[in-house]
Amino acid sequence: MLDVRFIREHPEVVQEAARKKHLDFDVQQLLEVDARRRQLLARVEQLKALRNKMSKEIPALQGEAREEAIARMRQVAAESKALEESLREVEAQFTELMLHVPNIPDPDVPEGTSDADNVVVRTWGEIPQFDFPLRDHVELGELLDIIDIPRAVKMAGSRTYFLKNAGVLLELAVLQFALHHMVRKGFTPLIVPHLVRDEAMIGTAYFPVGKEQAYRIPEDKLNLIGTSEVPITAYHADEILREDELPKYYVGISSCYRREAGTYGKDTRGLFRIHQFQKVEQVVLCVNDPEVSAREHEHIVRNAEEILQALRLPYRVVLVCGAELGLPQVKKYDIETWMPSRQAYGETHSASKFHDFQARRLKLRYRDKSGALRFVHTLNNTVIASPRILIPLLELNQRPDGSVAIPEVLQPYMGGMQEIVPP
RNA sequence: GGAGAGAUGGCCGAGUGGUCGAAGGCGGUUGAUUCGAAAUCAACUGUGCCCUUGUGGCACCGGGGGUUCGAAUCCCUCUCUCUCCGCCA
Repeated sequence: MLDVRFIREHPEVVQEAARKKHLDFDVQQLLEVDARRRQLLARVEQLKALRNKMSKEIPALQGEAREEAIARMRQVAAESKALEESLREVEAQFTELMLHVPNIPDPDVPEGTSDADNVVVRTWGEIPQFDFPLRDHVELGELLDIIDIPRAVKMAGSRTYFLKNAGVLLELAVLQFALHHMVRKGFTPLIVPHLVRDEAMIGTAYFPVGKEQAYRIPEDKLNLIGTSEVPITAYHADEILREDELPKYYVGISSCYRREAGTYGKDTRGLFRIHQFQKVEQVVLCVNDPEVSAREHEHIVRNAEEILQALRLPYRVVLVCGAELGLPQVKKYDIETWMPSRQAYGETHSASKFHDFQARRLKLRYRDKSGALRFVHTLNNTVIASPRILIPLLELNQRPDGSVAIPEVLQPYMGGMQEIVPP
């Protein structure tokens, strides 16, 4: 959410943001509704002022004068009730439109219409050459008996999977390694609710745009989270923090649930795009200062790079173009890890900067040194998401016989296991 | 699932129809006192919105609706929290 005063003063900036993000949004429509809303509000408030004034005078009146005043106020009350009715309707329209206003992208966000327009910022690691025919992670998973997709599909439909045997240990190891890394860096670990109310989804801007991506439990009006970003960012909603508490660094772990609506036929093979996965996520709340928040953005990207480097997985960092930015983001870096079976880098991490867009929706504020209330800035990035990360992990560490070497840093989390071999 | 209790400012907590944006306390800020601190004393201390920006107006006591000239206060409804019982990881 943006400050409506900012929108009124800079409508062209907001319209330009919608253009750059290739979102369909009409600022003029919002401004018209806003104008109507304010007009009605002024009239309603005038009548209320009159009512309040008379209410104070009536107790002092007596006899006929009193009866007269009460009769007049009865009329005023009826009139103001009708006006309030119209105001309510306009307010509802206004709120709905406000939830669709896009955040303003940074000037250095590249123009573009697809991920082909993302700009590579840096690349790390050599793409290894293999002198034997490679198996992809699905073949390896089957051969090693660590991934079972057909049986999952039998009971749960497409985009589901079982992990099995060392596959389970490997996933838990990579998650634990990532979590420990972040805790060592001073991040506060959280295990979060996987089911949240609409307010948390709206507050983090996953609703109303994107609602079709979430699984919903209608009986309880709860939603399955698509990322622990939602409960972590909403953790301090409606609170007033002290400036000296900031920045707050959180690392959460959760399963993530995504309907993947509208992706039929896309990435259908293997563990790339699935309905449920596990993710360690980092979230930062910092002061309302674009420079600080830009610094934190680089910080959380570096944190994720450290993980990939420790796992010795080649990757590149890309600056995401306008059309690939969502409604709420100011700027986003994706980290893409090399996946031999795709013969391409595949997205494994996504680092977003929001300024106060989420904080406004969540009423997540702090009192600054001068005593004023300000909205925090929020940021988040993946630390590691599994099983997607198992794709490069398995494919890049395979040997001609189909066995897979386990990266050194993960071995302590797997009881010292050094390789996964076919049964 | 059954029964009951409750929801008031940053926090605790009073308030059962008009003088209540709301007592009191805690916390916070400033000042006095002190070598300094503690303690004590004094003053100040909510948020959001609107406009013709003024010693202006409106709203907010969980959400919504109603009664009334007037509602934190009365009525209806929803949500949430807590306690007990049942079931259960």
